[in-house]
Amino acid sequence: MTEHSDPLGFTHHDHAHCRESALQAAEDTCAREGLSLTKQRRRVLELLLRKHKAMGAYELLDAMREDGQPAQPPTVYRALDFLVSNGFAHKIERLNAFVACAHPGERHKPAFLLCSDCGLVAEMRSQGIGEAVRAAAEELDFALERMVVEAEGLCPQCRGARA
Amino acid sequence: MTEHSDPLGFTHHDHAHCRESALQAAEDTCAREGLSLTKQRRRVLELLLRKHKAMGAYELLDAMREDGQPAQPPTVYRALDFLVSNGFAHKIERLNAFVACAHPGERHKPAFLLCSDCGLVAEMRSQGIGEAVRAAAEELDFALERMVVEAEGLCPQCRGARA
DNA sequence: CCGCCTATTGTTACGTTATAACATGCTCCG
DNA sequence: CGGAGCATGTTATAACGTAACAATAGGCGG
Ligand SMILES: [Zn+2]
Ligand SMILES: [Zn+2]
Ligand SMILES: [Zn+2]
Ligand SMILES: [Zn+2]
Repeated sequence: MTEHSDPLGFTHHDHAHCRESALQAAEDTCAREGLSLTKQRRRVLELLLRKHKAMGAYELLDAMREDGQPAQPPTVYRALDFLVSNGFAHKIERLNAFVACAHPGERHKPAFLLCSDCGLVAEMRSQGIGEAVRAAAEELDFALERMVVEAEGLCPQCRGARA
Repeated sequence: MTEHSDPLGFTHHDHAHCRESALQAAEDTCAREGLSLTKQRRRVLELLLRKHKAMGAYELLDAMREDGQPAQPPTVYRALDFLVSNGFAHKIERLNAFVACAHPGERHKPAFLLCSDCGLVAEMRSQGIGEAVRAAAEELDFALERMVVEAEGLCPQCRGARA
């Protein structure tokens, strides 16, 4: 098992389990840290967990309307703020969209692979990338606080299927 | 001279020269490749070159209005498309804003350091980061096409000045 | 010089993403 | 009960980005 393994997104896996354990991890973390995974926050997280794809805020709003409980933009943005600040979801800057965290509970500086064909998002646990960024920052005496790493291209599936 | 040196942005330097040589590089590249650095494109590039900061499209529009030649959003977005596709400027996804390329002419996958205090942007020539991303992608059989690397934190100046 | 072609710019209108500001409700605890 | 603090509802608007079509400019063959 290498450092980049299990990116959860491009590979086949038991997604029902994936979803459940992510929700459970969120519950646990909230319990442990005195946070509240309220109805709206949980709802948004569940929507994000349906697929390993990024969803825009308005796409989430559409989904919420469709399941009979419409909401307004501030509601979903507030839920997203909560989820992102507590590490249950991440924003994909390149897409102005959000994805459920694939490694909830773990402390991590995430790096993503975005398939430009099918839209799948894989969240890597790449020590190597984090290290490289940290090293570069250090060399320039820059106090690193956050990093955005988003690689775009074709996932193995789509790469194979290209004409 | 290390691989990360000369990030041009946090360090003191002859910025007038910096600006002139970037413009010159753009002229040269355009001449060589049969592109036209038209008035609007050049104008936007000059505005971006004023500082090593990212400017939003509407900030550019304001600046264009202020110097007496107002423009509409499509004008500035078209100029930005040209500059970005030809490597004279880059989009900073995290900020929804644009910055002049600090290494025009060179082929590069840029990585940025963004100071969250003063707003300066440094464009690194980090082979290391690019390599790490490439390696991670390869390991997952992902066909890398483009990468976004944006590190946020405090530049040396602001880091020193913190209370 | 003329007419034509292409690239660029102008103009209007609109779509998408995100937030400000304030009202309301909810829950815990004294 | 009553207030404090957090979460949510509601309205309006800001900020970012693009579609579609009209007008213009500049090169080139005739
Ligand atoms: Zn899954
Ligand atoms: Zn994560
Ligand atoms: Zn400079
Ligand atoms: Zn550059």
